[in-house]
Amino acid sequence: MSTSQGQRDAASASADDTENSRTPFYLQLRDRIAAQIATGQLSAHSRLPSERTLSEQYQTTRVTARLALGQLEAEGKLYRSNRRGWFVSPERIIYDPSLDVSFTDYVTKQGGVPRTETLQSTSLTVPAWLAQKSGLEEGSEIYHIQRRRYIDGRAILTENIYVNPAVCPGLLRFDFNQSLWKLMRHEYSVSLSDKHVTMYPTALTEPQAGILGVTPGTAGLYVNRISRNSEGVFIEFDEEFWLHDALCISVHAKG
Amino acid sequence: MSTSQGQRDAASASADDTENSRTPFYLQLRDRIAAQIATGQLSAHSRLPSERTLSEQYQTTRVTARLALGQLEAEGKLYRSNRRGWFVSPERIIYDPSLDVSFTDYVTKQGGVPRTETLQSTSLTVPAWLAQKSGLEEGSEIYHIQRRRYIDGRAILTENIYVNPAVCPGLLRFDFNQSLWKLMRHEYSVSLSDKHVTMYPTALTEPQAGILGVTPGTAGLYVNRISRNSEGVFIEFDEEFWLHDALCISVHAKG
DNA sequence: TTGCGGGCATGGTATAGGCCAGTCTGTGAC
DNA sequence: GTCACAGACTGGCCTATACCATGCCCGCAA
Repeated sequence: MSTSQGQRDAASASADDTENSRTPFYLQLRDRIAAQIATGQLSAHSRLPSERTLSEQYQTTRVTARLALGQLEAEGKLYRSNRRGWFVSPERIIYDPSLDVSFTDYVTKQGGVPRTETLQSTSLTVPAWLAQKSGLEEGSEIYHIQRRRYIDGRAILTENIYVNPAVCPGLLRFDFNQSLWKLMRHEYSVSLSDKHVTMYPTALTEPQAGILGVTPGTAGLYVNRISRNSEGVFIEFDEEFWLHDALCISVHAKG
Repeated sequence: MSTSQGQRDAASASADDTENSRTPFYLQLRDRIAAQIATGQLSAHSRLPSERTLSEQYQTTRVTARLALGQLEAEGKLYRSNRRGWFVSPERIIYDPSLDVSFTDYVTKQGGVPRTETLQSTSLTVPAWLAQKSGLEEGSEIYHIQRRRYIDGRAILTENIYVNPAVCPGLLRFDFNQSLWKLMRHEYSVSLSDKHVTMYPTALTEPQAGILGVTPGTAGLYVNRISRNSEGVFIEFDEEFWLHDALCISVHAKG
């Protein structure tokens, strides 16, 4: 490993940056891998060579190779599966939180294969933080549903849903591996008329990182939604943890 | 550096995780620093000890210390300023893209000090990608404004704005270090009635990373907005690159 | 055919250094 | 007083290496 930085720059001079040839090697490496993705040499969900192989191939160390891979992960071009390897991210799912279209419909229409898994569905008592958000009385009953959702076999989102039992009595008897909104509409004639959506980018930590099978610190998007009916009655609080590379939010506002 | 992993776990046993005491040290370190932020020992915009100091203080190496700092950065709790150090992130600015409230008003109302800097304001010809998005003819004239915006002296966003000169002739004569919407409303009586907002989390790369003075790969949020008037005439295309820890999007949808 | 077990490859975590480039501060010349 | 410069200090980038935990596959046994 006596190769100098200068030689490396020279070696990749063809596809170099416009000015300032003093680009760090890990960014050069990032660009080379990115090019392979862009040209389709590496297609969605295909696996990259191992970190050890890459670092040997590009004459560098694993640490530096991981830096480059980490960049591409941050850009949403690669993802990793715990101790299995690095993979090419598929296209982001375009998602409009203002519409009442189900996850399943979104994904299917955009060419993906969706799957939903119910991790928990229990009845519990309203904790303080939820009482504050919902207006329900602390200690009263609430339904809690925890789900995990997949696209093309990759877990990309986990959510906690808290439903007011007053508007959906006996809800827990149903199967939640489908659209909850459709269920609520058809079985309970519930219509959401007032939705407050809040979201921000952050890292996924435990327990969500574990649920999605990613390392803690993986970039994510936190989304929550408080829904009420036209009389202002609290219906549900939904809290979603997305992998950051999985979605693209698109909102059309007329007015 | 002969301290074993086990001793470290023991040392931090008081504030340890509930089960599974085999928490990696960089996560333990993350939690200790996070605790100092939560308790207010470290307040917004205050600087942390240097990486070398931290690694010595916690008996570890710079690499591991940087891992912990990187986690907190990903969570939006810390930010760094190029070669100056690590700082505590302030509260996120709550931002509703569906409202016509100016950046300045948002920030001020939430207790921050906003500042806007115009980097460029030129007239150029419509490139192909913009022609497609806007419906304007490729090669026709378009105004381009590039700005950088600060909160409390920290650059947190850079944007490219492309304005249709047909609806705002002579726009470039104005000062853009203020609200562009107010300008358009007051000087040109332009009203935006149709906005299409798209956003997704991604890493900031060059040139945006350079403009904001962060290292490439820093987590960001990409937002763009296409605005038209009530007749469907293209008014502006706005493209924003935010630091990911700077904002929290909040949308209220009634209907 | 099915189930289990062991070994190998993988990423995950960590050490111990090194050089470089930008930031800031203090000092001295003017 | 102010300006320029030197040097200390900071994070940015990189090498080289090690051990660990887990996923996976393959072979063997039931």
